[in-house]
Amino acid sequence: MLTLEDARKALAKGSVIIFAGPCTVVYEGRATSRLGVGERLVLIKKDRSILVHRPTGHEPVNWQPAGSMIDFLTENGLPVIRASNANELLKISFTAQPSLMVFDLRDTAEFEMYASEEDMKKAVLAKPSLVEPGFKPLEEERQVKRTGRVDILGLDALGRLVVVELKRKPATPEDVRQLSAYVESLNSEFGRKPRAILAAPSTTKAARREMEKTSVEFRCLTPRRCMQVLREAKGLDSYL
Amino acid sequence: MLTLEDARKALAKGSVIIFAGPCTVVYEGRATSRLGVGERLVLIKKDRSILVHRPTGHEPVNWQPAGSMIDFLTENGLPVIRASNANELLKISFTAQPSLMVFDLRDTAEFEMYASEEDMKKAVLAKPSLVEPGFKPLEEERQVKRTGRVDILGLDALGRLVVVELKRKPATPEDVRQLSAYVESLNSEFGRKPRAILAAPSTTKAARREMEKTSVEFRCLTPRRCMQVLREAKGLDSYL
DNA sequence: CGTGCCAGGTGCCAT
DNA sequence: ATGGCACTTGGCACG
Repeated sequence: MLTLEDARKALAKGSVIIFAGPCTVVYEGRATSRLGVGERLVLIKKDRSILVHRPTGHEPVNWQPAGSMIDFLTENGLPVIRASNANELLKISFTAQPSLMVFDLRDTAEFEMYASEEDMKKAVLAKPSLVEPGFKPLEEERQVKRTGRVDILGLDALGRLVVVELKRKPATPEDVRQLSAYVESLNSEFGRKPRAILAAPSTTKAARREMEKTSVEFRCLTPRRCMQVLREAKGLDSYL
Repeated sequence: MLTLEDARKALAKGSVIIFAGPCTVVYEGRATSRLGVGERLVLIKKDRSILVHRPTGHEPVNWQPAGSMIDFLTENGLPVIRASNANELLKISFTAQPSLMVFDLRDTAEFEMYASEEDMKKAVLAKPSLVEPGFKPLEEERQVKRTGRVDILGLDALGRLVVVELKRKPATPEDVRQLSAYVESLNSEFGRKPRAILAAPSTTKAARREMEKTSVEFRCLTPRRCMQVLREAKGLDSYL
């Protein structure tokens, strides 16, 4: 039978700990939450992040991010876990003796993710016609305005300034507003309105309405298509 | 030693399963990800949600939401877990025999969360002067416009229409733009511009600039203060 | 460190 | 199903 002292040692040693048992959970911080008695899993990782998982739902019901202070206490003969940082406190009180498991996990692998918005940008820079025929990106690095950044700034076939905003998901009214704000910002800077192109796999209806009001143009562009382009470009690179 | 057959039975019975061991992970779906060999915990819950946890970081490195199809396979004598739905596939391939744990968790407790934006709204409806003296909410239910919803619509002391937007976090330029869009929408509907009040604990500098341009007003209102008001109102209720 | 913004965001509730 | 939005959002990159 592992004890709280074992848990302390395991955490100090850099192991991952799991408690399994019935508990109540209280959180006070950015918000406040209460959870009555139920059987849960409590994961404590080597970076002192902590997760409370119920038997359903792929998200933890409560948590504390890495770097928390973790205290293992005993109240009325039962274990209590306090995970706190400057502004937040998570308190897990077991209502019966939980089981305790300790794991020594070694994991140094790189995590690689593809088809992000960043990948869409790379694809457009590799093949600007994805935006429209004759499109020429101006700056490879993101252009910074008074506030926020423009995904891609370029010139169209007629030499007009074009602001391109990329989205990997269906474009929302918020996306349109964001782009319009850039247009206004560039307008007051250069005294001329740039064209604005929102490149995304699709738009919501409301976004479409917002686009008509603000003369933002839509260009259908999917992350999938961008990945194809990147693969082709890469294939070419490795051939050269 | 528990086997994959035990895992299948446990899942069918509604237990929660944890695999611990070295594995590689591949995800294909909305994006694509690769993770090389490393030791991880794999949680499979009774709703067939699945989580892959590395020894650090409070978020899972890969996952699949509830309702996935979970297959336990054997490749080269080692366990493979496939979790798939209509458009997504998660494949976890162990590179050595993992340990397998099974938990029967009973958890029917209600989870209660306070200090949400919804609570701020309740507080304002209970005590409209939180917005400003003389403020009178018009609609308790959220008002639906052409698109989206207004948090609170009301009249000020002089009988002018007021749109109130509540935020539990420092207000951003996007919040201001969202509110301005409502103002425009209401303007074209009623032919007169309503006042717009953004009630939040604070604003970012850029939001402040955006507010000056669009005549959106700021009102300092914290979730904390709202919770106080709700407690007082509740106290009064229970007294009556 | 504040500010802004992407994310396989997730989840909740509306039409 | 789709849409619109809050979330203890988390995370990163950049000023």
